Amino acid sequence: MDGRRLRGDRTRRAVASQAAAAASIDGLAGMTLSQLAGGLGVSKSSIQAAYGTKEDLQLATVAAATETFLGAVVTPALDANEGLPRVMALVDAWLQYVERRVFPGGCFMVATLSEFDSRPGPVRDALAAARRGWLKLLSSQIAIGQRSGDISESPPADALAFEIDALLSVANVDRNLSDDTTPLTTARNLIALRLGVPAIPRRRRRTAKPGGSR
Amino acid sequence: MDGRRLRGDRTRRAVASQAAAAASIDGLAGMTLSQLAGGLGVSKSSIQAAYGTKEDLQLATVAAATETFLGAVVTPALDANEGLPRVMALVDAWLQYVERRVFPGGCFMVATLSEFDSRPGPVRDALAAARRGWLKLLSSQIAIGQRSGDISESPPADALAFEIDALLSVANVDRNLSDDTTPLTTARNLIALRLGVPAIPRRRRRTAKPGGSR
DNA sequence: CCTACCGATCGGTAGG
DNA sequence: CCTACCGATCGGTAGG
Repeated sequence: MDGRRLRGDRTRRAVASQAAAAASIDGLAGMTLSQLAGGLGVSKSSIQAAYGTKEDLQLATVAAATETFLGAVVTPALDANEGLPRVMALVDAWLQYVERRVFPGGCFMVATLSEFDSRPGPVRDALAAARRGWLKLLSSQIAIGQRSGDISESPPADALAFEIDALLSVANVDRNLSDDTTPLTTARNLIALRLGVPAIPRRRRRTAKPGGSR
Repeated sequence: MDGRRLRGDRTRRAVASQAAAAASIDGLAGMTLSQLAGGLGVSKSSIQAAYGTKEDLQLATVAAATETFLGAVVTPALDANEGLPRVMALVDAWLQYVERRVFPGGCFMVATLSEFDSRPGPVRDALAAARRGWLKLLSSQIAIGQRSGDISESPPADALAFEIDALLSVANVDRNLSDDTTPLTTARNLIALRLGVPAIPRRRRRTAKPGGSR
């Protein structure tokens, strides 16, 4: 019926996606409207028409990046059984999300949380909420693993979730610094150790026949 | 003899110190010359006279912040015996350095490393070098503790240093997000657990008589 | 979604 | 010829 509304939504989606990619490198404050417009081949004011202010764009960017994160990390891990298997599935999906550079600057959340952690306001609040959701998910799956006896009761689930997230986050920074993926393996091995999982080296892709296990 | 040279050094020192404080909140790219000039009550061009370009200023800021970090965290820990005691002294000094807000935005290194980890150049190289030095210091003291039997041989010293740094770094972000120091305690307890140290709650200040233990 | 602008401020540099 | 600043302004770009 109204083609303009449809086109507008598509533009907004493309802008938010481009913005998330840019923010993973330059930050949510460091990215500029001109930079986004140039990357998309549109005018700066078309972005300003879609999102009134830069803060509105930043909030939309956080929302889009959160969706991308959920799709890349959380959704795939839901195939694994609850408890320890799902925790390891989340960890492996997270490491692959970083290794595959779903965002060019590594994990969007790690980059923007440390950028905004000392800048109170709605952007920081949105990032903090996303972080709380991630930690809660990890913690709840750890708690299930602890109740079933697959994971040690010490440290408590919240603390272990904090530790796993810490190892992943710093591995992301180290990987960006060196463009080397060994920090990701280091983090994986440490997490496996802390979960009491044998430190089997991560399975390489394309060991199965094409289209095999899918 | 030449008062001007002396004055110049003092100005440079004051600018770099102010820049480190600003960068801990707004980032090394986010801080502006006008902001620094305003905070110091000097003109913008006096900063530009001291440091030719912004990148020169950023490099001087990293150097000044590194000195501050060494003075606040590393030097005090040298009083402790090598090995496990010094590792815990480094950890406690680090946590107090963050809690006392030596930099207003928490740890300068955490803030700027994640800002520059995807921006190749001399600034990133300087930050990465400071990080390597810190990890090497931690790792060498852990290795000494392992050789003396105070610290478990597993995980290896490098990995354990990576893990301790990860817990400290994420505690810094969480503390900034909430302006609550409980993440610092969480990290401290986890580190103590991983080092096999009893998780004694951190000693509160001013339990001794004024001027007592000093 | 465009061109055409604004007040302001960016990093950097001129002459004094 | 040096430094340490100043007020003013350069070309570009910020968000709106």
